Amino acid sequence: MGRPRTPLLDRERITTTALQLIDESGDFSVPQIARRLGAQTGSVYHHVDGRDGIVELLREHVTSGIDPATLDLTPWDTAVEAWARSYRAAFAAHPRAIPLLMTSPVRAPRVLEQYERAVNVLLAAGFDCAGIMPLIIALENLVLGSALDLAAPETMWELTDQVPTPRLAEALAAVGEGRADRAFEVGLTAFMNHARALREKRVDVGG
Amino acid sequence: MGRPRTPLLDRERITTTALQLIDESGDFSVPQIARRLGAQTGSVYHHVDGRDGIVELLREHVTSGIDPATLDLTPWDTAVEAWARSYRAAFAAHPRAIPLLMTSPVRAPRVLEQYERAVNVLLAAGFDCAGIMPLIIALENLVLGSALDLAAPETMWELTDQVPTPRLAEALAAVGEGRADRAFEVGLTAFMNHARALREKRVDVGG
DNA sequence: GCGGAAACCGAAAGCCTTTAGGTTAACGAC
DNA sequence: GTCGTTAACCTAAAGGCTTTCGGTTTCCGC
Repeated sequence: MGRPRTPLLDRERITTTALQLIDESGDFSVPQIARRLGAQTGSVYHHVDGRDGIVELLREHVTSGIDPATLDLTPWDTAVEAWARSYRAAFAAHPRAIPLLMTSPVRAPRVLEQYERAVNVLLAAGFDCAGIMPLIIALENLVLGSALDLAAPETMWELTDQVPTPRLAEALAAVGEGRADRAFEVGLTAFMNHARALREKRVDVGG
Repeated sequence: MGRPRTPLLDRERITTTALQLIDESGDFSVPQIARRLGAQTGSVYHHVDGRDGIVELLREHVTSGIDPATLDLTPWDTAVEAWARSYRAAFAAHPRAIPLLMTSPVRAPRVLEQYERAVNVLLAAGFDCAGIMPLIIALENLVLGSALDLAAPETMWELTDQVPTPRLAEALAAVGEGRADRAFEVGLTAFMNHARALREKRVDVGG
């Protein structure tokens, strides 16, 4: 007891262990983390701002996988599309963490900066200021909705025999493996086409 | 003690009370429900299959708000669009319940039937069997992603002064109130345009 | 060398979910 | 009508979780 010669805990080990637990079981708890790291439950609270603080660390860890360089690409639509893919891929790296990260706002500075840059990309592309947020939020909805689909791929469409759904079963069988990925591609293509059309209309009229 | 002359609990009262608690505080617990209904915690378990069972009741309650008649509309794109709006509106009626309902699959027979009918609508419209599920899942992603945005409208874009995001702030100010609704409209329009384009291409080639 | 800060332990309060056995009311069978 | 069975509720308890608090030991700057 007392202070150990070599530290048992730190923010990084806590984050990593939480992510391990989530990848294995879909959830985590402070006592579980402490057990894995050979410490007592209360000790974790010396490094982290409670359970919510750990979730915040997880959010930062996961969102750090979004590649900011995508927004430097040209032209603007290439940038936005690449950003959306990178955004989704970052969440897809830890699908079972998604439910924990979805409900609270994106406060991580790194992510907020990227939203700022996304706004700038769209402004430079000639979009109307008032129309930009609906676009970005729609894109975010697309990314997060698709990410959610990734969280429980196998059970999400568990058909029971008690309800006859022959056509649905056929359609499901016909699409096969990459359901979630293909749905994301459909949504993203739809979004990009619409965005391009909106911009051209505006350029025709206004510029 | 013993059995009361008039019952204190039943599935409907439990569901309603849980929804009340969620609307007020964003969450519920079995003891909270029991207190509101004047019963003991354990008694609730005689009517309901644990906490998860209550969530399942909530899911059924909320999804029962989806109007099945929308899928009878003609032409096919009117039906799909109206269905998507009704789908989202059902969730929007209890925004704070959305995080609880998002993570587990849709097993309610009533909803599964509607998916079956949606597949039939798209088949009748001439869509390729293998291409239908990506479309439907993309639409579902759109609806659920938008619903999630509805769960915490005010805090979802809480800008802190510690990160300078002037353009983002402007864009947010420019869009004003109905952020979430307008983003959904953008996404839905994009999806419907894309779906129509896909169908026409196929009809040109194949029919 | 020494004093304060850092890192951990032990213990506890208060919440939650779930189960188990006891007690009374309703209801159908005889 | 009475008698068993079932239904609805209560009390109690186990075990988990989050969070806080005080105590103990080690580290580090001065």
